[in-house]
Amino acid sequence: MATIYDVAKEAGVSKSTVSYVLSGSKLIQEKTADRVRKAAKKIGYSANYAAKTLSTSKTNTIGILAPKHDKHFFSLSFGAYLYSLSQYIREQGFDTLLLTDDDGVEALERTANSKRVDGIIIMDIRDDDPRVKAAAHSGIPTVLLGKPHDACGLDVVDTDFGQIAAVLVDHLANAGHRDVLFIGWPQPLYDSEVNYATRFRSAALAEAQNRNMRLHVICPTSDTANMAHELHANLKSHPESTAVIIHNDAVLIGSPQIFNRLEISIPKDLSLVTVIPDQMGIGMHLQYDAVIVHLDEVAKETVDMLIDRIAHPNAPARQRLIMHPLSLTGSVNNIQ
Amino acid sequence: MATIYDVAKEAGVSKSTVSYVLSGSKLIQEKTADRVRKAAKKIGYSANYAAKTLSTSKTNTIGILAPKHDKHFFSLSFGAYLYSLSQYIREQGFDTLLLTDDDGVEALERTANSKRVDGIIIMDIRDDDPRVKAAAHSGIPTVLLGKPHDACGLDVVDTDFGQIAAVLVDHLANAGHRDVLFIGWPQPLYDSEVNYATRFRSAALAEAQNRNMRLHVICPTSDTANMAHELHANLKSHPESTAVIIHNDAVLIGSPQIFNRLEISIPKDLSLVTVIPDQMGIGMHLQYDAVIVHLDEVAKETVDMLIDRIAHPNAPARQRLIMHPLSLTGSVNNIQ
DNA sequence: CTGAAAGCGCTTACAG
DNA sequence: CTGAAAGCGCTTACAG
Repeated sequence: MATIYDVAKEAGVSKSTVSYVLSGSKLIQEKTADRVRKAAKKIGYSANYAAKTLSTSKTNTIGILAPKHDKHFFSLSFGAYLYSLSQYIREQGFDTLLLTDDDGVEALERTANSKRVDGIIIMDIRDDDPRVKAAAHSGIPTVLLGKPHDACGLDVVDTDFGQIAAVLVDHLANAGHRDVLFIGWPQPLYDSEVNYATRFRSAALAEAQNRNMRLHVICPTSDTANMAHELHANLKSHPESTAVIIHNDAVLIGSPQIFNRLEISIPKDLSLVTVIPDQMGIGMHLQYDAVIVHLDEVAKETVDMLIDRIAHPNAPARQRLIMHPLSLTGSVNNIQ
Repeated sequence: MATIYDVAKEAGVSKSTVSYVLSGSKLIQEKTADRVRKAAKKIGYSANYAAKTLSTSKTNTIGILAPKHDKHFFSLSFGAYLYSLSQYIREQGFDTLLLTDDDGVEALERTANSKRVDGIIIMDIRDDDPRVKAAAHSGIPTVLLGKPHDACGLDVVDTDFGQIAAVLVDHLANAGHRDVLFIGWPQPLYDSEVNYATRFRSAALAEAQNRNMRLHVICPTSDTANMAHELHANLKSHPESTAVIIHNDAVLIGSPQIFNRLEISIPKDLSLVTVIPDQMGIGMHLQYDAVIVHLDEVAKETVDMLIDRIAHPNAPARQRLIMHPLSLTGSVNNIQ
């Protein structure tokens, strides 16, 4: 409602002076500045966002392109990722525009062309993701949260799921495990080439081969009631298995009960390693040897890199894969 | 990059004509209009958001004020709610500004005063929520997603958790159950007066009294590994209980395994009713008698009401509590 | 140290 | 049926 002109009138100065005082872009005599600040507060003035943006061509807004969710798979950690990102974006003085359009490419172009945001974060990158090309082509500063086959010259940040998989496999190998069950995501997630899933699985398989281990891969259905049966069946068909790697949040949450039910004691009967975002893990109090993904760190790296890219559009592209610590709580038995 | 002026030059008309054609706010001769559209497409023109907003004072953006999440309780359904809201907001031609600031009041005032959004949705309303007063005072069109003690004349939309609780209690009462365990949220959630928690619990207690039932309320810790023990202990201390009501997403997800472990068969040994958002329930394939919260419907009602409020700032305030159907899958045993 | 004025890129009465 | 011009509310070189 109140404009800069109202403040100027109230303080008995010009619009320019008000602008200079409030933005601090020019030093104004303290006496005058004080009058202006008091007037602004009295009127409850706050700069009109559109006017400021038009005049500076800085939107102070970052767009987050969310993954498309289908009815049959809803990521439990989506909210946690989004929340961390948005929190840190705000800390850096930006706002978050949440883009959930079915057609990510359309959303991206619309947003970029209308100068709606200063930069964009694309979540849940797939191996071959059309949004990557669209972003590169639009020229908008972009950070990919995930590592596609071809980044098209864009910046990449992600948890290093490949290395995590290797670390978990090594951890088991070092403890003497030779036959390991791998409980992954439902098959459709691999089919869609969501990159954290495929990368983790191939690295686990590769490292298992290196270490001369047998990895028995299971892609469970998303049917909670059947998880115990499935696991039971798989343990039965691989009775030689002494350990299990879980890369699936939903299974993980239900896992303590699954094992209880099957009267499997961790780690006495079965060793277990996993990976989980900290926010979920803390809430669940899970007591497993696990790589804990620090969401705040992922968010910070992602946003920092984007802000840097906004400031330096022509700097060389960077790629940052974040490793998180393996935290040991005793769910792996040494069987050597 | 390209402005309306570039399009005008390309099409050989004036800026006004371009604007009229593209917005459709005035009929322009088809021959001319066609030339303009072709020119716009050729140049890849898309109206500058800030300029359009400044000139129309319509932001076409809706702000969502997210609940503050602490480290110890992360709502599993937060992402699902947000996603549904954002999807429907987009369908209505708006974009979503996600506000996750620690100080909701500050975020609200900043956003409202700078004319950053056309309206605001406030999530996870508490019984006595300072954001409600702040929103009412700022005058920005607002819909509360949740029902505070005093709505301060603002619109309210929510799932009718009170009625749901009553329906679930009645369902058990009609089947002859007299002693029922109530598994709610961790105590801190009730302490913070988050309104869906308190409303559900008091309604359940009230209806139980009506129906002459005994309701044994349990607030579990958030420790997954202990859930089975806790439940076991509570069943032991209330051996007369023949049914259980679960109002806690995390417990619900793990529940099939908990019961398996305790060798409790549903509904033979214990009847069970619950309430769950559809997106989570579908993913989990939970087979319980439950009130399924249709997130899309909640999102639609919320956003429709807000858009209506934006169009009619002075219309009388409305309050809409949404009932969802009880879906029966046979988890309640008739013991009469 | 402060102010008058141009400009950001749109929309929309108004005039022709 | 189309165009010239004012205006939205800021910022910022430029002048005094």
